[in-house]
Amino acid sequence: MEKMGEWEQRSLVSELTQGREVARQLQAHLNGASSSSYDIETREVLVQKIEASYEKALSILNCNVNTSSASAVVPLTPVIRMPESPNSRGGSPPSDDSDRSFRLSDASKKRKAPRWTQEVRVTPGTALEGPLDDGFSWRKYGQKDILGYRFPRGYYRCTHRNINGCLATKQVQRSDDDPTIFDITYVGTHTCRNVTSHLMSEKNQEQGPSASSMAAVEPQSSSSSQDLLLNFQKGLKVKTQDLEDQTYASLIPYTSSTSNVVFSWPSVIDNNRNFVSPATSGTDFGFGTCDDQIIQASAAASVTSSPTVGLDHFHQLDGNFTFDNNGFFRHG
DNA sequence: TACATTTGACCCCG
DNA sequence: CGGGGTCAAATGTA
Repeated sequence: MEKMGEWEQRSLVSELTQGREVARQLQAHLNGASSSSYDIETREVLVQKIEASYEKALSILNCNVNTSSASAVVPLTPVIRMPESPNSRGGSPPSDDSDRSFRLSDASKKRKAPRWTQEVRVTPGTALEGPLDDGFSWRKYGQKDILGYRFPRGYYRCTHRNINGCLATKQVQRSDDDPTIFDITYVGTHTCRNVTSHLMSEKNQEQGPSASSMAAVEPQSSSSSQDLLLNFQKGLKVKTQDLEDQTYASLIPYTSSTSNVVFSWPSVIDNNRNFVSPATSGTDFGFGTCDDQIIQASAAASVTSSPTVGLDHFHQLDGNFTFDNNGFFRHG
């Protein structure tokens, strides 16, 4: 935890330093006092950079606040939409029958399951629930109206729960503000990965095993991966909370190494909501074994009749996803 | 028939 | 006691 504190602090300092540096550049520009449109443009860019740095810094701090536990936070991103509150029980392990009895007998058990929230935006008009296909098979086991939300929250668990003892669950909450956005909170890690991969490979043989989880679903090849990537980049929001273990940083693709590419500012995202993208959220990245992190990401998701998507980039990311490998899971 | 979803009830926690 | 999360019977679907 302390390590993470360091990490967090460094990131914060880094952002602030960067912001300061850009501010200086801006000042230099202003001192130059030229008024060509070119310079104005440059200034705007600099201002945006500064804002971005502030945003990041704030998001880091926000994360910190949210995670009262003082664990670390990966600073990657401007936080746009916080999961309102993943939930009060945060952490109680997804349970099934056995789990339940266990809980009854030992309520003190506080094992926290990894949690991360992903925001998925679907194109307007598409009624499909974002989470549709993220490479895993989910079975809905409940739905509940949540106070403060117009739309009910859906509860899903891994279909293979009984077979492999997979405790992964997810909650899907449609956003009030923007019905095209779904907040998907993943809880717990998939231990059924083998099964999943198997299934995936069946569906998608072209995809390498490692890519299966990301690309999931549709066998069709993507059209313009570049555009899609772009869209994805613009639409992707990732946020981590409660990062307790530094290891996590390496586990999450969206950490510093990729953040530059993947993350974007809220304004950008908002301005680009018509992104169409892959058929599925296809981002089941987070099989972390850490105890309590939340990664929030938002990806443009689409469900057009067409292709699937530019998951090529996911593949690319996949390469970075160390956790996408079994080794990752076995980490614990 | 087997599996998935729906939905009201139940349990736990704050 | 209320809210969130889960269970499990009833129901739906292929």
